[in-house]
Amino acid sequence: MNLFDSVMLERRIFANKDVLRPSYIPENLPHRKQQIKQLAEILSAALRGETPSNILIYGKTGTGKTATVKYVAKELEETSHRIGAKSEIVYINSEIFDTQYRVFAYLARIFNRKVPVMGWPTDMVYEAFREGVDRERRCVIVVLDEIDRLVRNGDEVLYNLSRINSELSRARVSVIGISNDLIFTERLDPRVKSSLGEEEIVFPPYDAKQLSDILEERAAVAFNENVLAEGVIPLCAALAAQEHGDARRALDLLRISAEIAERASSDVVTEEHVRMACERIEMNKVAEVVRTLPLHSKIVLGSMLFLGRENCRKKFTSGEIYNMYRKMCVFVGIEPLTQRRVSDLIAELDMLGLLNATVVSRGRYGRTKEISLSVPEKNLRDVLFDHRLKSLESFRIRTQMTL
DNA sequence: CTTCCACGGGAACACTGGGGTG
DNA sequence: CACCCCAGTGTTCCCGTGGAAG
Repeated sequence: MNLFDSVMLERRIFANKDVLRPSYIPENLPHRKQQIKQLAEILSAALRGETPSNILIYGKTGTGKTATVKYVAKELEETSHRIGAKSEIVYINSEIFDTQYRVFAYLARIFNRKVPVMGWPTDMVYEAFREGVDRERRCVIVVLDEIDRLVRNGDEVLYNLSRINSELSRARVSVIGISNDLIFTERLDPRVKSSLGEEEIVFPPYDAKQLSDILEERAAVAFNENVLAEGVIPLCAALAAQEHGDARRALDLLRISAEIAERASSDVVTEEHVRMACERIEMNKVAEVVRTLPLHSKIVLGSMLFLGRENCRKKFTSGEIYNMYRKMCVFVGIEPLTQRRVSDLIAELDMLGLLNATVVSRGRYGRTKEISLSVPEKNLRDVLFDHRLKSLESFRIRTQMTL
């Protein structure tokens, strides 16, 4: 077969793969009419020269929050450009700009102020931004995506942002916060909370039927005709609906199923391919998370593996894990962390869904955490022992010899 | 009622990479 | 140039606390 024959084969299934990617923002957002309308109504104030209310948007991952906001933002900017109103939308992903300093530095840079990546006191950065926006009469809408990330180390950013209007003479700033955590406002100062949540919009999870609609729409563009077997879309929708109605998940499933079919040189995507895709996504997710784990977290996970191997048990107490962790650290010549710190690492691993930890009180024998692995062992092994931990693979034999 | 172990909040500290000032 | 200031991150230290077995 010619080198390019295999490439040409791809065309048999995909017509345009990009529309299945998470970054793609469709022109039409099924089942989000109401949210779009609500958002547009609030923001339309900007076109009338008023300051739109601050908005909080809630919804789980893959419920279309970001897509909706970006879509409405685009429309708004176009309209305001057409009628000569000055409104700008700044989109900030708080996962990347996750501190007060970084948010204001980014904002200041948008408004043509030079601010170093670090080094300045924050009030100077804030001042640079304030001065930058206030240069001209305009309405600036700051979108803070994943806003809950910002609140983890204090709510000062939000406080400063919400009171900035009182220090502006020409410009006006309003904030749209996007959160997938429904209760994150509880950590906020009441004043910030009420100012930020003047309007609230909720994005409910999609059900299987709605996910099907979304998939159908994209599939019509993404695939050539008749490449999807009958039950493929309903199955992707159903699987994703089980996971809190995550549309991104559904689209990933569909795309990867098709990629698998393609690689198997199949002309059609079948339900079997979807099942394989489902498994692969799960494995990749775990592998990716584990690979990027900090060194000590890896050792903690590793200690679970070794404990499990030596004891034929699933659950271990934090004490057992810490002891094993220490031994392993000594073995590879790394200074062990304190128990307190390791307990935080365990909590993080729990959050990531790699471990399952529950606090139990064992009466006379004190309080502890019972911890078990919550992913298959085989998904961990290959990826856990990176170059620094290679030597640990012979760890088990040594311990048995010393016992 | 005591006793025990580790949980987990909070303060303090060390360190990094960058500022501005004299 | 030396020196101190600043935000941010990761860590240690200290300690009050929960709650069932004994």
